[in-house]
Amino acid sequence: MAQLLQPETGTTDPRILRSRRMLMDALAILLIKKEFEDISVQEIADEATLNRATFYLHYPDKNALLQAMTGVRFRDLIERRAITFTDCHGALRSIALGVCDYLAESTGCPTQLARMPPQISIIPVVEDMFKEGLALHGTAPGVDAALMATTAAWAVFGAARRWFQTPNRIPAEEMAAKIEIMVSPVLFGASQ
Amino acid sequence: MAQLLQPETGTTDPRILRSRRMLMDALAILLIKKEFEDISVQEIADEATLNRATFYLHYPDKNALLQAMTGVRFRDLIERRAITFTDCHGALRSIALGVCDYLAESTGCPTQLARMPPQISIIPVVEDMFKEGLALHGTAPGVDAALMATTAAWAVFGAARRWFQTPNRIPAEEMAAKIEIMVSPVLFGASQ
DNA sequence: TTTATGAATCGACAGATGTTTATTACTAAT
DNA sequence: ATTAGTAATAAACATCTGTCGATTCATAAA
Repeated sequence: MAQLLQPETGTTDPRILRSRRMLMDALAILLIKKEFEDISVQEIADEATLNRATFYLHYPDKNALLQAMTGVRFRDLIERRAITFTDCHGALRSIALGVCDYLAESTGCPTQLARMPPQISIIPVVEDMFKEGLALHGTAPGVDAALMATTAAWAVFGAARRWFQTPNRIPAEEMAAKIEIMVSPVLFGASQ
Repeated sequence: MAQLLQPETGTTDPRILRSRRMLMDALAILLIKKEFEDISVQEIADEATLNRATFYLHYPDKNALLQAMTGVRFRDLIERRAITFTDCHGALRSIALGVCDYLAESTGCPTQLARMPPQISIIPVVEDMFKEGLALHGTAPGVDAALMATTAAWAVFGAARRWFQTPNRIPAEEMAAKIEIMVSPVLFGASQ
């Protein structure tokens, strides 16, 4: 406990990269069959054909692994769509759509609020994207761009999560449009 | 596992209420001394002078207890301030201030995103308050009041959480004002 | 007051967690 | 090719988890 996770990057040793990739893949496979809470570290290690002690060499617990995996996969999904920041509102809608899609295809769908470390780990990723966009946009001085990015990221996630939990969902594209309308004032000001 | 938490209300048996209160108090006391993750169910039961099996009679795990405790305490804090919904913007600022204060005086301050079931459990409470306020306000037809409430609640929480994690914080009142400016368009529309 | 209900206790259980120590095996240098 | 560094393995550990069955005790009713 209280042990820090070594950064996902900064390593060239192929053994480390291989182990982490195998652990993430193993978790992804297990999540298809059963709930995250019902998966033990032993099972993950077995599925990855690694020793259990090796797991703890890389992640302090299974939550850390899940968070790392979620971050990697969401970044992949976003990068695959190659969002451009030429149009700010379009970028916001694209990101919102990405979050909706990610939640929809995300393995494991916890109804309980307490059990959502998996999904929630995409918030910092979204936050970084907003910050990057605001930097290009060139915000007025005095307004806290980082704060706006944080607030918008949480707002988008909360809205997308609600959509995801709704039984008869509207299409993700439609939801993304709604999110854009609600959240754009947070990022771009009440005007416009 | 997969066992549902019996609702916090709906019981009149004084034994049940007493046990749950003692468990919450015990957890609150232990959280002063150590991290949530380092507290075992046995310790909680000991501090509450209850048997460990009694704990599992009321909560499926310690996360559920923490969430219940958080909800109760936040509601208390808000009710103590007796927020009126006569002025919508004022109500939003008051709620934002309540969330900031709650986080600040909240026991346990997890830096890790994965470890925040404790604090996050106030989001549904805030959401309900927004919904109640919007119902009084009388929203235009076609707009989804519940969705706006959810989005705003997550936005407020995310902003307040960021403020709470900042080393040299500005006063909570000042932060609440910033939050109001950012989030009010989500609830009341971009106009105004 | 007696009684039926069910809350609380106790002991025990298999399995999981996170850590440690010692050993082996691989990698990236010289 | 040798070697220093370190990742991976293995076995063992104390502790924690969630559950169970049997028993005792408190409460609200008759």
